[in-house]
Amino acid sequence: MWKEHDNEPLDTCDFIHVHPDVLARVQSALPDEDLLYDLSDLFRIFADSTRIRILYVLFECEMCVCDIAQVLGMTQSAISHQLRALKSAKLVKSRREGKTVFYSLADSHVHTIINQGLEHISE
Amino acid sequence: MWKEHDNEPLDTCDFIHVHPDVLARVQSALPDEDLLYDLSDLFRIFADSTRIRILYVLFECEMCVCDIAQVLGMTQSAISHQLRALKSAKLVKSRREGKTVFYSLADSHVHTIINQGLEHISE
DNA sequence: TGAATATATGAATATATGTTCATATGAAAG
DNA sequence: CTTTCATATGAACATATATTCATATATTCA
Repeated sequence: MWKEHDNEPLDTCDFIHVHPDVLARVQSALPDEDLLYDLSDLFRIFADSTRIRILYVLFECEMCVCDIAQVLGMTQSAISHQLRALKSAKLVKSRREGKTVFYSLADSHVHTIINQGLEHISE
Repeated sequence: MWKEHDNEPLDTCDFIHVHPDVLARVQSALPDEDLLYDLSDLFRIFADSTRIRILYVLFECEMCVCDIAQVLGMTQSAISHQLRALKSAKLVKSRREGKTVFYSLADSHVHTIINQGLEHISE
């Protein structure tokens, strides 16, 4: 199975090794582009140690922005920005009580995802 | 519980709301800094749609670099760079056969992590 | 040995991202 | 209404990163 135009300077090899049916199966197994971007966007939220620390804090109890900032030794602004990212990814939810806003975990996938990550790096 | 020096221009609030014992519990629950960086480094690997597509391809069968490049419509170089990242994170392994290098999944955590991600975004 | 092929890699560039700083918004108290 | 406190947000800056391009390495075959 040759390339159609083997004179063009394409940065790939000349053969395809896999059988055509395997290739078809692989291509049909690929999710839509939109889903792929949603997935990578979600994992990008976990790709920052500050956000992971926030999630670990919220594993223990719901907490307001300023307490999270104090516990983690960071500014209120930095934490607020990251909480915004976590909330837009629907990983945390918020609840207002007067001037204070309390954040907590939105669902249980966070635990599973982080635990699987932990298992992987402890090998 | 006031700040020790309330005249300094710190970007946090004046009170800590949580009880001291809760605060102690939260702080002791926080993993070491090294572990946090390892975790976020791992998830950063999943934070790119090209790498996720590569993983989806390898869910189906082991494959050489140039076939992956053809299937995904990308250059050999781009795929090789990303495979390097996936391999250094121990998410894929490689096997040489002559001039060809075949890549495959290294363990099963990849499946669990991606599936949990999928579950989360499909809600 | 030398040519051909598959893969790896270093440098460069364009883009994305986390924190800081200044400031805005929102709520309670005086 | 004004002040105060907690939170949110926009702009700026420094750093990280994905792809491209050129080239190096590794293996096979003549």
